[in-house]
Amino acid sequence: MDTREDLVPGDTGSWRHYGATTLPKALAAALDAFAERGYDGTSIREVASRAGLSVPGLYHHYPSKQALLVSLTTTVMRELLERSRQALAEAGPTPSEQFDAVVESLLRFHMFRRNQAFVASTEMRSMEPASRAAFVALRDEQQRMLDRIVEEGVAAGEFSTRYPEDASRAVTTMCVAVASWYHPDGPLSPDEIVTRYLAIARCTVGAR
Amino acid sequence: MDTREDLVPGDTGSWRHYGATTLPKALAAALDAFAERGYDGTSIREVASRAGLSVPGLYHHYPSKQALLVSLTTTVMRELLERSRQALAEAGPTPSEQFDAVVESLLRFHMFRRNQAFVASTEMRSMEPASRAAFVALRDEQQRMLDRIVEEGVAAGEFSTRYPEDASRAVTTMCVAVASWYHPDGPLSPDEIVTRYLAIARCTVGAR
DNA sequence: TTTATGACCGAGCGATCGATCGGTCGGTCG
DNA sequence: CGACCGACCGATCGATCGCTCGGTCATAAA
Repeated sequence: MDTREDLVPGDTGSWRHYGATTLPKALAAALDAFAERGYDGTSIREVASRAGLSVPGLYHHYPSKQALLVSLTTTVMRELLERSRQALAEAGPTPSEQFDAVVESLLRFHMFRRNQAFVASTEMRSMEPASRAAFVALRDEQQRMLDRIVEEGVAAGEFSTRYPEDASRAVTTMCVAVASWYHPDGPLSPDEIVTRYLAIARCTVGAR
Repeated sequence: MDTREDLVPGDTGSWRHYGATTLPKALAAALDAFAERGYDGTSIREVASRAGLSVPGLYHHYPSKQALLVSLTTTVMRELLERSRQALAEAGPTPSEQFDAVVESLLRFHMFRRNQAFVASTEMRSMEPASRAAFVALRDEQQRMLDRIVEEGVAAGEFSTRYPEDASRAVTTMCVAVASWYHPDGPLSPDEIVTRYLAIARCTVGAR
């Protein structure tokens, strides 16, 4: 009944496992800088310095500052969607099980990829229209994944919320916000946060 | 003379009423610009232009770009706290009534003062340490107001959440996030949004 | 050995940044 | 009238911005 399972290395549950980021050093430098000072608050010299490169050295790998941001945000949204899809695919057939899986995936992602997730969500307005549109499309797809589950849960009588779409967005919102306050050295472990927020999220949609 | 009457003590429900903003034109210009492009993405020339002033004309009223941001954020947090306190003071004695009042206050504020609220929450990192600390203190006070209510609600048996503090933060999060998507021309009226989100927030804390 | 290529950098481009200088102008007061 | 003041502005400051030019250097295929 409960979805609590042990971490199994291998195929099953790989969406739960987060290794160190494999970002190229220039992207990693841009990510740290953007997370700290924001896109417009970060100079290309700052990124180059953090990457151990000169400014032309940085431009050898990326054609513009904007390209750094776009590369970061598309990478992060693709990974989130991929992991969520995997979690959903491995979950049981009931809306409750699928809800738990996707919410846990959302939570873990926003803890273990918190900087990427934070930058992506706060720097949307710094993206050029085309890139922003592509990003929003991926984000909406992620949202609709949860929307559909909640809707089906209500139809199946597993969730009792009167406002499925709003509740679904509220759940996404609280999961995304984890990226803005979670810190690995904080008092709560990722597993404990998953436990708590999963319980809260279930209440939010009125799970029986 | 000042004809302000929406903050007169004893005016029951005045925390629900939002007139047009009374911000000086320079601050209003800065607010619009910051909301659209962010603090670092906005030049002092852009603010001056929107305010119908020259750059030195703008500096005649505010000593620095940072002062514009600080003035905006302190104003907005003070108004939020003032309205929330008023809502709480006028609410009934039970945690449920107080919860509803404060959540409704939070929701209305983040709809009718959405630009101010949005800028304040997104541009925290652009504030100098001292100003940021003062802002965070006010924000924490607002958070603790709801924390206390939820805690008392659990103690009184009115709320059933196992994680009062986390649920309280989740509720605040979803209310604050309203500022980032609400639009007056949207399909939902403020009253309808209050109705829906109040129901969702009650579920989140496990209200009976 | 020659040529080609990817990885990088010192120097500097034009533009724009936040901020300031020395004013002008209309009003108020004695 | 003349002294003063708040409100405002054209011009410009030094610094920094994103970005680029013309290279060097190590490696490797031809």
